[in-house]
Amino acid sequence: MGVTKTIYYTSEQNELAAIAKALAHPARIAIIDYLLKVNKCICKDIVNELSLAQPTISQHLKELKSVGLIQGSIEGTAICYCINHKTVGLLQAYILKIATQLKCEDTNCC
Amino acid sequence: MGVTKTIYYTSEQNELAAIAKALAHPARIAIIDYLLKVNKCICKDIVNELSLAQPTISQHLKELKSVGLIQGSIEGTAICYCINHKTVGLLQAYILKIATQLKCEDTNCC
DNA sequence: TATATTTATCGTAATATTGCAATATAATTA
DNA sequence: TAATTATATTGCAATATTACGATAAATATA
Repeated sequence: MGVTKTIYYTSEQNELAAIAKALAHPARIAIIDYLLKVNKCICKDIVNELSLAQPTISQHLKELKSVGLIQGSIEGTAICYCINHKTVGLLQAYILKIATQLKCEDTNCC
Repeated sequence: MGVTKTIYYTSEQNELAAIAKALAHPARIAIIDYLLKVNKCICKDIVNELSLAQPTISQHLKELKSVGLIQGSIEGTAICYCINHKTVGLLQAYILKIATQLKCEDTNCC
């Protein structure tokens, strides 16, 4: 008990849930927002921007990276992070699918 | 420790994280997928569709409802659920904002 | 009114998440 | 090579999530 039964769902459902989970924290939304603003930055910049300790930011970046929402490349002692448009596109396609398939335009459809 | 510091983020960031959190489970994605297919249904239908107990489905529906992704109305002894297009629109707008603001089209931007 | 039907709530066990201090790692610079 | 800089990892405490049996609540039906 307490364990998500991933085997019961499709791989697409599991993947989308994983991407949503990566965005399911205001700090990680704030990181995405900041990356959108500055295009690319290093971990230290985010530590300066948000009110969280360096290990906490590092952990959040790891989670965003693990689902492919961001990517990082080594630049000297630092690591440069940016948003991965491919994963954003995947998410966008799903939300668009929901929006277009919605037959009920009423606020009270049932 | 262990508590999300919501005060440090904007209300928009907190709201988006809450909507993402509601989608951060394959069972809830599966519920949305099912609702998309059948347009509207009752809790019992989802219990028959997914491999989860009734209290578990009820809990998942509660979470989707709490962020406004779905809505329910009483129909006799049952409750009819459907997707709320307003909240979907809110999410769509955010993803679209990310997609359009993305300056880096390369797979390796940094 | 008793029974059936449908959903919600409560309580609880197992597991996951969050945040950070301490520390490790890895590349650069003096 | 020693010190510096930037990030990752480890370990831990506090809290949250997930799942379900038992049960409550609310409406419909016989």
